[in-house]
Amino acid sequence: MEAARIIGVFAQTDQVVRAMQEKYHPTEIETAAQHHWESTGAHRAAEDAGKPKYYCLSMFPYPSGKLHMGHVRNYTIGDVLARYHRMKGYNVLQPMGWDAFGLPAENAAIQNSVPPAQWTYDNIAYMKKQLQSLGFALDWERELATCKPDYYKWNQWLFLRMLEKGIAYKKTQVVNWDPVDQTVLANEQVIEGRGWRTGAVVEKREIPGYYLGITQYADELLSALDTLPGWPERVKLMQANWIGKSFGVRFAFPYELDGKKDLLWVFTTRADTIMGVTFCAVAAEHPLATHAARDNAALAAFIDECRHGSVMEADMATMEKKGMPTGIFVEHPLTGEKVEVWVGNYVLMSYGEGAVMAVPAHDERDFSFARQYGLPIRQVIAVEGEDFSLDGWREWYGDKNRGYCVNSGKYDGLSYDAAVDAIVADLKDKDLGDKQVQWRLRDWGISRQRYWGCPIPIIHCETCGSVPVPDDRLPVVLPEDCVPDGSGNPLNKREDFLACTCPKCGKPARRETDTMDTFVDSSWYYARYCTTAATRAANDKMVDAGTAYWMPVDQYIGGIEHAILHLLYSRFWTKVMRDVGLIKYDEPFANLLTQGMVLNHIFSRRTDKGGIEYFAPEEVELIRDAGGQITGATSKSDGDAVDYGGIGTMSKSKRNGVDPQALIEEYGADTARFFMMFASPPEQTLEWSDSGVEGAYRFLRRVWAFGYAVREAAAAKPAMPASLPAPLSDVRRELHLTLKQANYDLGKMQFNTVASAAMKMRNALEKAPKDAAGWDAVVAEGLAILLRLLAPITPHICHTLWSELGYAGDIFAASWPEPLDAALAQDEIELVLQVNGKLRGSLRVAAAAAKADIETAALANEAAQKYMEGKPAKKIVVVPGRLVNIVV
RNA sequence: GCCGGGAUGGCGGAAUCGGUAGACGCAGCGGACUCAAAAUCCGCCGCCGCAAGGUGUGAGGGUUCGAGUCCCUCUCCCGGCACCA
Repeated sequence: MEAARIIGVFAQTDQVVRAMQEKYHPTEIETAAQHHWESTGAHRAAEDAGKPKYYCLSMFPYPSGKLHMGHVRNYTIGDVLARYHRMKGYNVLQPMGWDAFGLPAENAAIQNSVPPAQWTYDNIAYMKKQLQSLGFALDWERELATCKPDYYKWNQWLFLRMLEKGIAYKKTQVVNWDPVDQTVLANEQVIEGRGWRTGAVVEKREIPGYYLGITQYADELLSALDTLPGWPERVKLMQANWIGKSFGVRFAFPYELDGKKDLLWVFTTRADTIMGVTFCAVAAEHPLATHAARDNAALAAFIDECRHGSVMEADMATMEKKGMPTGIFVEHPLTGEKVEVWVGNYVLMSYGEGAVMAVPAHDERDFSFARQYGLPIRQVIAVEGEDFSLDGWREWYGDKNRGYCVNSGKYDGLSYDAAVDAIVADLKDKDLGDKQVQWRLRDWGISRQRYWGCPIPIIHCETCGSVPVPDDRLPVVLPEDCVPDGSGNPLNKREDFLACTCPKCGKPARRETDTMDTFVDSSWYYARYCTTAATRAANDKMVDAGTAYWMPVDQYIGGIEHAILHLLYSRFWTKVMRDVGLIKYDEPFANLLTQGMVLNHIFSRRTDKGGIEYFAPEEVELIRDAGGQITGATSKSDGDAVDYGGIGTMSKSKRNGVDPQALIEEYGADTARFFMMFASPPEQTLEWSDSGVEGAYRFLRRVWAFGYAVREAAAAKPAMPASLPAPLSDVRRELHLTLKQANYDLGKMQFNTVASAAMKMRNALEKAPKDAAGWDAVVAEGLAILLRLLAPITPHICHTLWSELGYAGDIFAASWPEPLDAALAQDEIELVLQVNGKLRGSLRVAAAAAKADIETAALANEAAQKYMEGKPAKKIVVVPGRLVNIVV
């Protein structure tokens, strides 16, 4: 192999620099560098108490078939951080694995009649090659796939611990059931009452399933967000909203129905307005609504309508508030007054009690509802200087921080807190209510009627019921040769899987065929990577001392789409593992970086039939005006106009994706990596640009060409002279100044400006006058800085140039470059000269010049005098090292 | 509707504490090399203006010697969501 020859030749003596290739051949040097890292075990991580540890983790991929640009971006960011920290002296762990269970494998199986396991393993093999070709510094010895029994055994094991602790439990709940796919759908997957994939009318079914009591940890999950300064604020806010803690009062309206006494429970955060209740509203699914609908056809029809309505909030905010009376009356708990119960489409069965008290005067929804149906509105809160009127809603009606009770009998004059306390005391006396904290978060249903997932370790026995599988019979292994055909879970047909004996009584029994939600798999993989080789081999522990050493993750990198579910479940799982005594840390991810998405241009055209036809960017020709602005596009195949649809996320359906494989093959991994880092800061969206990729490639070619051109000067290892001629010391100073800035930017993870700093350095080096004394020393030093700065971003070219140019050792073992004071120092500095805040010139002064001397020099300056127009200076502002501003 | 984040050249994006706005790159224009093209190299490149100069960071106002950066009001764009009682 060509590449091996270059490296082989190089390893010997100084003379071989002549054998260095003149041109940049990315494929050759990348293959060689990757072989070098592989054969030297460069990326293996081992526990080392002598160094600070740095655990750098990117969210593991689903093995969908091939990498997409989002993966490339994610893993490049992680790799830059990992390699940078390694050069900074950290003991770095960067592992990789596969989130290998899930629905796409089953769909592929249905289409191609291949078992999901085989499809998944094939994809893993291909994608692993792709990851390797990108040169990521990954410790592949720690690779894991969640579909392997040695991994999911511990899902099952911890699930059993949760059962013991009462965190996991079984319950029957109404779910959205897709009769075609034979599975449960999440609310998000039900669109206008139909399954998102099949279009079948979704049924409400009561089916049993296993739930994890994440609500038991709601308080800690919320309060511990404050212990995560390294997380983006918006992610913490999204989690806080999702957990949704609210303080209020739960109380009941007594009623009698069919001769039976009962209570209608409601939750409110405005107990102070309880005297203003004029009706109650219940959700369509509420038992009272069901009861009333029994002999009320119109109400039954209305309830049916409510059930089919959207559950998405965006629709609901604009939705018309509708309702219908049930004819049922309940009793006000404090006044004994009769209060009518309505069914309201704005009341949610899933929150609180599925019923609300309605205070139209002080709740905006109740207000509009009451006005629409002519229900009474009773003001019970007043604000000084404001008039209450029924003409329309005003902001202050619902503001609990202003005002006091009126028309409320004994509570009159009380403010919010006092009124709530007094009212709760009275409710408590009657045993009809108390203060309560209400959470939006609900327990995590993990049962899926799916084949390709982790089996739930339960055995159903006719005499003993649901019996947990004993620890010593774990893992419950999923057969890997099933081929789903779309007619439900194939496990139900697998007698060899189903048949078992009851662990309690020994009689023949049946295995549970539901599998776990794949979010379970991804809730703790980061802890498993950390285990020692011994534990991985014996598989006798879930986590071990390696976990204690590496965890928590120092930097986690992934998409914002996981801001809530994956990150919340992982935090929950961590706390359970801690409470089971497996680990000591409270939070899994110390720092979180949510990378932006990769976007590209979208081109489309209306078809004759009225549909939309998308064009890949390479299929169109852009039309630009004289200034270079894009004004339109035409199809390359038929020459007709194509609509330019702006930019959007890369997606298959819009045909605007770019295949990383083609990119790597054409330009090499370093170009792909450099472009990804340079085009925008990691948290922002990244716009794809073919010419931007060209630019990245051009830059790397120039770096190589420069290295080639100065190979002899660099190899001679010249000493830096005590003093340099001005043009050279300027170049050297610029290099060190740029380095100083780049180091600062690295600390902020602002890699785009680090990449531009590398470009600036090369530009500066190119400008250095070759005939000046000390040129070789400046170039040799500068190149050593440039290569190390660039190495985390483009490791292959930097590794190769570093050794080809004869720098000592391996570049990734070299120390991180730091700017030298001697190089930064200068005798004279240039100050900006302003008159009245406007730029009027510049001023050269001695670096050590005193303020008074600077002022004198500024006043004597020709440009300054011109713009002062003979007026005396009122004031002179001197900003040391920066500017002088003369105010006249 | 609510919450969060934004708005800087033709484009992606720089500008650490309020101190030369537009770094770096892309696109564009001009030139060198070439039979030619590509590649490469050199130069120009916010807007108005021949120039001097003026003007300019979504809009309007304010604070300041000085504002992209701080304060107030507004517009638009993106992301998230729960009619949450």
